[in-house]
Amino acid sequence: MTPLPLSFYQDHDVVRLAQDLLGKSIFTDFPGEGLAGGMIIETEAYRGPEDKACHAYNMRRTPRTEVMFHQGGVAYVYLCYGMHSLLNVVTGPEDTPHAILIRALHPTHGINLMEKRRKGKLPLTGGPGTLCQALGITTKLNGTTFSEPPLWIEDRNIPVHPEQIIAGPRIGIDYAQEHAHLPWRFQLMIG
DNA sequence: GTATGGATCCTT
DNA sequence: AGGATCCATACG
Repeated sequence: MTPLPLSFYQDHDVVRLAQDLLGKSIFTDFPGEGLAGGMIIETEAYRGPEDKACHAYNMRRTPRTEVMFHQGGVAYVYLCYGMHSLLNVVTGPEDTPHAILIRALHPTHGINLMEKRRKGKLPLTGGPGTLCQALGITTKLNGTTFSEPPLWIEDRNIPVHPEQIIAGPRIGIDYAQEHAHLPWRFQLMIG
């Protein structure tokens, strides 16, 4: 277990970091449950104060968005549509509320455990709510660091070439007006 | 206190 | 194409 250093998350450019997270691996390991994880293959960047799609747009600071104002390297987990936990990576220095939504993984570890959590449904780790269910991530993990169990991100030295990255508009944010079609969703094409 | 709607998923 | 399902937020 060699988590990414916290310095990785301090970059001011959340759009670049959303691409840098592609190919990295995310894991959970809860006591008595076991290791589960996979490679990040889809992300979306949410650029804090300037981004109408971001919960922290215009520096909106509420009990929910508070975690995004922390220094980068912690998890922002919130409940969407009343039933799905969604996982974000908070980035940037303190008081810069940037976050990256993790939208899909390529499963690699603990597949049996993830299938059990998913009750056999497919896809196993495709979609932001689905992957949280597979990894056992709930809002209880809001604010926890990505640098140690039960939740962490590793660089397993998977090479990622720029031509493997597809950019497109973010999903489910029609309300964000002129920011709704920014190409801040990134997918990693894998063989 | 009440109303509103959502960074989704699943089935039809 | 629509229902599930409930919290956070905004308003009065």
